[in-house]
Amino acid sequence: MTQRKVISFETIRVACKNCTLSQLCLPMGMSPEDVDRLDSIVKRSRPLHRGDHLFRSGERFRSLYVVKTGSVKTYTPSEEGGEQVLGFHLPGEIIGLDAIDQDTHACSAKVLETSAICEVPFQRFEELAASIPSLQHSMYRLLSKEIGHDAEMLLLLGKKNAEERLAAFLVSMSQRLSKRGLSPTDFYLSMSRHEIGNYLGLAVETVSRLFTRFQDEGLVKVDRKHVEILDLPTIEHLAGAAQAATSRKHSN
Amino acid sequence: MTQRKVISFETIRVACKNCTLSQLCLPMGMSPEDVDRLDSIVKRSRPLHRGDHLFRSGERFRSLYVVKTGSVKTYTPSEEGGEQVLGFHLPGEIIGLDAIDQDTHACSAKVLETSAICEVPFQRFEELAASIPSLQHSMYRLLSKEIGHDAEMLLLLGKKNAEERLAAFLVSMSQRLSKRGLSPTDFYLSMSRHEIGNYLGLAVETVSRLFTRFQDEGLVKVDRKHVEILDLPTIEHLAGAAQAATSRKHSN
DNA sequence: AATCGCCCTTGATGCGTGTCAACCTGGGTT
DNA sequence: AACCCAGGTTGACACGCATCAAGGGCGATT
Repeated sequence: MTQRKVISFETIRVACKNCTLSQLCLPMGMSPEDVDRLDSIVKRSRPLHRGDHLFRSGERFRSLYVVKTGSVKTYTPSEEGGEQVLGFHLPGEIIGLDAIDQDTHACSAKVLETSAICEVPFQRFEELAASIPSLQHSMYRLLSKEIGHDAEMLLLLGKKNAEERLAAFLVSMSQRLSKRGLSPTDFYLSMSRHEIGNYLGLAVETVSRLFTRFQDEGLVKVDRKHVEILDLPTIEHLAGAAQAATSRKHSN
Repeated sequence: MTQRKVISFETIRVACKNCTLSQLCLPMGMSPEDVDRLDSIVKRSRPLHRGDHLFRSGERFRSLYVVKTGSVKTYTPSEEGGEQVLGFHLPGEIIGLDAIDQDTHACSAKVLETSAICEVPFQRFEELAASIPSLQHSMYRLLSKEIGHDAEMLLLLGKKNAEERLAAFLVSMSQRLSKRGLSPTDFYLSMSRHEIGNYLGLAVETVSRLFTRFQDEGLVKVDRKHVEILDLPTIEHLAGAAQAATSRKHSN
């Protein structure tokens, strides 16, 4: 059983137009009337708790999900408990885009901490997008952005070493959190070391050692899930050094 | 200079409706009239040759490209000649989807062999898609499929060993070629060992050794770029074994 | 037909990181 | 307060694959 903290807020009814994430989320650059139309199809459920699933691999695809608060991980489960973590999703990020093609979820989505999630029924959304050019364009851009992000991960997994991977992970967290108005240098990781390692293609032990090393080198201060970034420029340099390092290894 | 074989076919004017790839390409499930409308915005240039670029990283995004015949590789160039190969694209596959978001190409696309390419100006395409629901849906599916494919690659690069990667590569080529009506067990690789290695996150030498080993084990017959697959089931098994193998390594 | 150069192959060696094992720590339970 | 246990850390070791180095073969050019 997970800790059901007594969070006494009821079903959260923040409309898209009042949502602080509207610049990150679907309604980018839409007129107020169109935002209302979008708002009318979005479902908002009670907050979900650690371990709850938005959907599971194999289920029929019906809706996209947008993280409003909290965090979610997506992963492809394989037989007997093994899994491949595909990503961690922060507020404003959209989940389920990969399921449109097959009309079936190929991955599962599990909530990492108490989170508020918007559900967007895809069929109604698609109809709406057809009549709102800017929404349609937003959707294309979102899908495209996801592809671009995946390409970065391909590079990370294909060419970067362990140190570069963890540095890139920290930089990514920092950037995404700061876009959401949170501190870029002081944050809590809602996922376990194991999940980080799985995501980055590293063993847990390697992740742990790297956190220790980064701390010894004065780059970060780590206390369990609490991370303070002390020297972001150096970490960014470590993360980006891959281009130079790899171009030597894998040059033509 | 590349070998400009005297291929004496002029500008190829095969309309979408006559194209053998229409089941793989954009016009999936569209009415004949709508296919004509799509056809009217598609540009078809003279065949391109090995080494030609469809676009380069940093250029303004204007069009999507569809491979009609031949093959194309996409890659992110880094300073001084190094590169990360993102993918190899066969007939019916669409290139440039990652550029929609930023409105700028983040990767370059280079033709691997004499190829015919359709160019689809994106702005006009987007307008058209807004008025043809099935085309819009096709586009969502295509973008979504790309995301799903990238997720597979993430798993490959994150969790599979060298043998599993090359096996997966061969299986992928086999499947994609057979969908296009070509032999699933006998084909030519238009890319170099170096490019395969770069794509799979392996050194050239490792790729070479694996080809030799697969041949010694009777799984394939390799002669330079010509590959004959002798034991597809075993190769598929090697490629898929990752789920079982990795779930042990990276289990929760 | 001889030469050049690129791509590929093959062998020897070393490093990075996975694996195995033990221990530590903090949070939750009884 | 003592216990338990999952998650995390640390150390020792092994192995897969990158790296370095050398040689071979085919295609292109002359």
